[in-house]
Amino acid sequence: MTSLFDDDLPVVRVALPVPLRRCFDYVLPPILQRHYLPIGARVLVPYRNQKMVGVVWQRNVEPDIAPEKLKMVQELLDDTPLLDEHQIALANWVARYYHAPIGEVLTLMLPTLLRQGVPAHLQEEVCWQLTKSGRQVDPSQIKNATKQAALIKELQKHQQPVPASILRALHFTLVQMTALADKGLAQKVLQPKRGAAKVDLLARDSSEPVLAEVGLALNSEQQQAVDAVKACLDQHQTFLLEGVTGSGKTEVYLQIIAAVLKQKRQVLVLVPEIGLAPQTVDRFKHRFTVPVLTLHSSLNEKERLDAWLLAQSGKAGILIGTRSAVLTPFYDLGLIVIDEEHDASYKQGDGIRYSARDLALVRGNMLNIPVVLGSATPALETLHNAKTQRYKWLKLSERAGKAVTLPEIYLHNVQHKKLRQGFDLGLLPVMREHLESGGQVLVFINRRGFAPTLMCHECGWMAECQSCDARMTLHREPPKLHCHHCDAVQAIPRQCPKCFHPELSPMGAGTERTEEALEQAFADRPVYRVDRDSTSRKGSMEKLLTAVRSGQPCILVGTQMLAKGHHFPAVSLVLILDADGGFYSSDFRGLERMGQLVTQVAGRAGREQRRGKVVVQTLHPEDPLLNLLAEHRYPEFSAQLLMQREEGLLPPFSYMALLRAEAPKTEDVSAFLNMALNSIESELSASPELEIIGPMPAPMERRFGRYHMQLWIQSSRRASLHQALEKLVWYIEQDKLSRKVRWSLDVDPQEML
DNA sequence: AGCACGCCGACT
DNA sequence: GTCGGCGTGCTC
Repeated sequence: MTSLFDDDLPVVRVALPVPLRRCFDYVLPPILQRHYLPIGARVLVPYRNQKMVGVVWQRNVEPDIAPEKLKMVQELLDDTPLLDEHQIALANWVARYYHAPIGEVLTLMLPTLLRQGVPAHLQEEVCWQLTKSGRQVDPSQIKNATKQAALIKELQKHQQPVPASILRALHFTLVQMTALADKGLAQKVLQPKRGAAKVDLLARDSSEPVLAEVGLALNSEQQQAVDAVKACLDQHQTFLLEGVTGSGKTEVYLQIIAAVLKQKRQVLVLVPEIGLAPQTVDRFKHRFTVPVLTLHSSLNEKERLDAWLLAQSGKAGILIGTRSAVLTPFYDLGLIVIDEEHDASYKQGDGIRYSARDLALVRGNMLNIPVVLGSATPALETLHNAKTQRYKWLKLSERAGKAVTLPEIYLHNVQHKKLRQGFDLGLLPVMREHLESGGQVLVFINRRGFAPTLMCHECGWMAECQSCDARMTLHREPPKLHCHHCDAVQAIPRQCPKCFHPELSPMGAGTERTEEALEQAFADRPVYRVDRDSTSRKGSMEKLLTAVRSGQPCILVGTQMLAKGHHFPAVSLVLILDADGGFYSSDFRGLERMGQLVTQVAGRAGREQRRGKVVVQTLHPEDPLLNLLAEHRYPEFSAQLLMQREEGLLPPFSYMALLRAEAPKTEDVSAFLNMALNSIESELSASPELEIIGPMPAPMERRFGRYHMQLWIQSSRRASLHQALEKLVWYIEQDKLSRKVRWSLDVDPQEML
């Protein structure tokens, strides 16, 4: 059975960055057989008729094809594993849980440059630094070696090692540098290249204190939260840090992080969008002496590689990153913090649709370290876990520091009212009042453009997109009709294309129209618009932010972009124009999102001197849920929603997956989904808790000329859901109907679209 | 996913 | 006669 040579079978299983749900086996050439080929190291292998970089996944495997068909590993690219045991386990977990090809997981996990085979070493450079005695020397006392004295003087100006290249630029020579070394006054050190990942890299000197400045004083709730996490630093425990805006969550994070850094361990901090939180990043950098790295979408490939290597090698103390940072390897990770854990941007919307929050919890569990989830408006899933005591629930109910009372939230009834600019003109006096008394006004409207569509009042024609089941949005700057779903652009017709009536009018309002109306109403006050169209120009957002931070009375009109992360201390009035969207959403999470928006926005109003006011335009001023929000009772609001979810057996009371498919021909899509449905029919009878809904058209069935349909698969047991999905994917891959469609499987979907 | 192989329509 | 359309099959 087991041959004598089994343990030494020179065949390795390699994960390749191809979208196939399997690994490939290769023979080791004799030269490599003598080496210990580490799991997690990159190898160069022949694949088809090209070379490809892969990662050794298993050693000594029994090949699953005829041995003579095996090709040979061409080259070993790393002598130490690029991915450690934990990282490989994590990749395998992702592949299994999301039913994703291992190669695609690899693509998520490795920066492009590493996938292309570049060496996994930080670029280092020679630097010079004074020794202890060198630092004590008075250069003016040095006679007959003026150049050496000048060099000492130069080095004394810097606390960190100075790159030799800079010294050379200052006209010092290598001879002078080595002369100082010979006298024991200076020494040569290798340092990662400065500017790598845009951080100042300090050598991580174990004697150096972690804190660069003292923390703020904590109130008793904050202190309890810090103590609770500190008591669990060497075990896995998830904490929900639920704190209203301004309750000092960040300070709690900072003090917990300090404790982890003192243990010489690293910290991963996830944030929804880094561009929106530069102040937070600065606060981390100022507080600690360890290197603080950021990882986000606007880095180039080199910077990405540097950050990855700095985290992997343990040189980075703290990594602050967006969703994709959750897969970064660490040398010794001691804590994961997820700020604004409810934020939808933690869920990847294409490819492997992973949830960074869920992956962080899995990592925490694998590494036996604590995970802290912070939010003022926790996701219902998170609250459910806190309520069932799977998470420890830490609450911050007081506003820390300068105590401010919560703003008044007023539900403004707009039944039977005309809203041509998106808002009731009756609100103008309130706005004027706030502006007059020096406040700023924030207006939320979740629609870009001038108006959602253009209409002919004569015949009822509306500007529809040729390739989507959607209206085209009317824009004024620049003037055009634009489909927000497929990006199609059309000139604005002068007359109705159907009945040739010469007059067409905009229907409803978007940010541009509201901006225009407010500019007219308040000619003496600046009105700024913040949406994807107005901020796409580089630097325009920063410019706007400085204007707003100056505190001058002004009006800000914008989409949800405004709600995220920014602190506008002078804002005293907030208008939410289209909160009702949450009631009509095709998505069962619509109400939850609305509640989070209203509550988050309320936290932005009147943070400092004055009590703020929030006005919510609604057709349902009597709605009990909306009234809970108006009374700042998000906990009761979410408790109500949780009850509804329980009754409807929706997440978190059931587990869900969505099989989506799209193709130019609707018959191909339904044929594909019916095949998928048939493939798990047998599972259905074996597991009565399994429920399948569909195939049915997706919301907005036709998009970009393609038909979208979906199949819901739901179960009260995770195990049976995954068993069904495994079978489903296996069948789909066999069947050639799947070639005619683009399909994707979304485990734990967040959007129904 | 790519990329080659292969079997049917209009062109220098 | 060939160039090229995209259906289908395979990648260790």
